[in-house]
Amino acid sequence: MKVYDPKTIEKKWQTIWEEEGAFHASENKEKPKYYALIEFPYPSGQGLHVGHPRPYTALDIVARKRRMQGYNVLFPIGWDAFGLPTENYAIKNKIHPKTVTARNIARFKKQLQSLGLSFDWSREINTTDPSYYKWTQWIFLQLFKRGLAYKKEMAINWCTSCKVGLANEEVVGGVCERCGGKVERRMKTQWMLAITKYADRLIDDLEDVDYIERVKTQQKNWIGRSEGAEVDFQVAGKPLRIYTTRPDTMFGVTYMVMSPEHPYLEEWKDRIQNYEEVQAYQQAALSKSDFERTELAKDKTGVELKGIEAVNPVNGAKIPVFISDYVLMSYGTGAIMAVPGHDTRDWEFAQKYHLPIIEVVAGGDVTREAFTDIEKGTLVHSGFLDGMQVEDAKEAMIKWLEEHRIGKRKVNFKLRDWVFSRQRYWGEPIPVVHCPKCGYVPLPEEELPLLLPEVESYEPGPDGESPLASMTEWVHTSCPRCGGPAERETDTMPQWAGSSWYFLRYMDPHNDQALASKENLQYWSPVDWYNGGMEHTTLHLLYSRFWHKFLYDIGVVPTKEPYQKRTSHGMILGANGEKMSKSRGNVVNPDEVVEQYGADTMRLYEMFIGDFEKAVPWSENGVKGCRRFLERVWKLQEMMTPEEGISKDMETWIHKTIKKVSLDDESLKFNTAIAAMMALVNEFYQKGSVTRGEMRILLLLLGPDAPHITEEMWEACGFSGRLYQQSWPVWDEAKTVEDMITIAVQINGKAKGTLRISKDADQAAAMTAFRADERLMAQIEGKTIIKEIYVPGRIVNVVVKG
RNA sequence: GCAGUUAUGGCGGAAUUGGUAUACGCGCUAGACUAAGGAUCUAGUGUCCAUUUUAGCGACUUGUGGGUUCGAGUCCCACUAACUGCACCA
Repeated sequence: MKVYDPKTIEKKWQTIWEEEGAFHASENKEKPKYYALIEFPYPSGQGLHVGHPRPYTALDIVARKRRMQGYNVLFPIGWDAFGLPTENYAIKNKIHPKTVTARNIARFKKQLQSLGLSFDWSREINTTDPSYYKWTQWIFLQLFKRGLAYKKEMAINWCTSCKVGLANEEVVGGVCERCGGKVERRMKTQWMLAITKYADRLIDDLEDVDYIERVKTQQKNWIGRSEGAEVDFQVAGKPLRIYTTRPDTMFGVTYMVMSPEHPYLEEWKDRIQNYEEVQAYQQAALSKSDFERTELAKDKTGVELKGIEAVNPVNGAKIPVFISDYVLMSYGTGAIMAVPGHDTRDWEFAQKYHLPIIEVVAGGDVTREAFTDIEKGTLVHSGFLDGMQVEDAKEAMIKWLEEHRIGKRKVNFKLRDWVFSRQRYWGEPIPVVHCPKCGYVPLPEEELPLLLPEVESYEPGPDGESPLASMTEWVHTSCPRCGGPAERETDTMPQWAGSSWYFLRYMDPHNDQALASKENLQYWSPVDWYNGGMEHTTLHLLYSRFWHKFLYDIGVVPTKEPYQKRTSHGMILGANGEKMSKSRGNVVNPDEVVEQYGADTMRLYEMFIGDFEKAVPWSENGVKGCRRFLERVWKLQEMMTPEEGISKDMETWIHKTIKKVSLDDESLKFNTAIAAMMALVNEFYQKGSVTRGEMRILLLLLGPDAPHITEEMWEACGFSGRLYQQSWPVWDEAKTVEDMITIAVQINGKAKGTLRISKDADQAAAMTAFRADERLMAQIEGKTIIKEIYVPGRIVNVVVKG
């Protein structure tokens, strides 16, 4: 027998699979389909790190198993290649981002291929390819035509020293990450997508999909649906509209708070006696992010609007009005009614500014803290609401408000519309022209793709406009509608755009008539299993579901939801338990692991490393252990005997293992599936032999995890065909349990021994066995049995007294 | 801060979902083979205690403190710590 030499074997089988087109999804639509999807990588300059292969290997195992189960499997790969890091690298090194991207992709591709992942490389896509982004632009036009893309004034982060707009990530501790300059919020007109129009459906349709629970919860909370009321308070002769989830507490309102950006402030500037102070506060608020502003721990600040007074519509009370930065213009109406007795932030604010706190829901002590429990509590000091429970009082108040035309029921969402513009070069150009006469005019579809022009410099312009703005020739164009002079949009799309629909393109990646053909969309939709990082649970997942629902509405795609099943993997950390990063110096390069131990060992370790859903540190010794296991599997060849069947004493072992591996691979428990195979191999070693029939099963089970070594052994053992073409083994449930089993015995709930009984024994039989056991009986001598508990196949518990 | 999640040996983790806690792997200890072992094989390995007249049907143990139950790592309540996301990173 040859020694196990992964380098030779892996190269050999990767070439054979490639030549045989082993993993190409078939265009034959007779077979049942299975679509397994991983999040396509961003081809960064650092190359692959060992975190990438974790989800890829997991779904590779699923894909390989599904092929063995008779499915036509689509398991594709591509590149999410637009983005900030590439652009910043290009600026710094004066290389075209296109060149950087091509180089990074080549490297990633080589690395991924060395792992033996069964991707269908014939369907590879790239979001920066004009034949791809043509359809990203096409989708944008459809959104625009249906009024879901619109322009709005939005605050952006502005570095006062670089004079460019910054991503939130580039703002560190309130200053520019690059130059340390002061960052402030500056208003800019931005393209927005009206995702909030889909908020209800994005929540409700989660009912129909199989996402792990924490992903569903996270999505719901992010969308943040709340039911309450909008109410108009009369302030300085105008109705000031607020949103509240607690209309029942309206009798407890002792002041109001407006966002510093509220448009009324400008209108009231002659009436506000301390307008200068207000302006100073507005300036200060500009330099803070929403995140800093709403932080609960921080000291509440605010300015009272002197000369302005509000009237509480329920009781006519005159109350002061403040501005404070904890009220955001982007949520609700930008103004709130403050009920310090029953809202924590309001309570703290009231304490600081010595504002009255009125208890309107009994049950707590509002002199000590806000009482916010809505489950228990009875309304007091609240006129017609007195004596009601919170939920009833809410309804009663809404009814009252609607009758008096002061307010109305209103559902609100935390979700905000999607800011879709970037003042950047390396993104899809937005296919819209601004005409002085016709306004924003979409480019005709036949002019797509609107190519990203070559520019001299990728630096954003001095006023924060996109680098494209300096391309005067490109910018000056004619209006598609009236033919007059017009200007192109110079902002580009965010990276999210290309990744919001990529899974559709895989279904028909070379189609130039449509984003994918109807037949292919019909056959492959939806994605059966999508695995990705928890960090994409709110944004990417929500954005792509939104686009998909929109495409469904306009008849492009056949399903309401893009992904039938969504799971999530944990991060792989450095050996020191910290996040892997270049600056921490704890990055492990998969190339070195493959070079030293082989791709199969790498794959096996990635799956065996720990709980798939949890973050886990990398361990070189763990890798060695996996290599050792593969060596042991390899050496089984030396003790193989010629019987094609399974020996009698191994029957239970084999069937138990088939069952364990089959089920565990479906529920992300790859680690225990591998543990079961290790235990089986240990058993072969204990026996000192393995039959051909047993070897066959082991290779089939291990195949998806370690495809190269098993394919090689399959051939070396003289089994016919290729391993990847075989059927997945099935287990016989009856053979997974021995006839005689060992169960635990407890006395008063404490483990005291075991019993050998038949697996079908009833309680009487179990107790007979118990009484026949002298050692156990000795322990209850002189005591009275007051209860006997028997859980078949599990345990006997005898409760004694005395 | 808000939202979500997690906590089990020296380490990664397992536990049929309320039924013998620590499977499997790493590490460690001893032995075998060997010129050698950082290769391989065999045995052992939660903590404490007892047993040297012998290896136990002994006590304790799943972040902390309570509770429910014949029985709790698992369920409930209160705490603590850590991780992820927070809308222009992807």
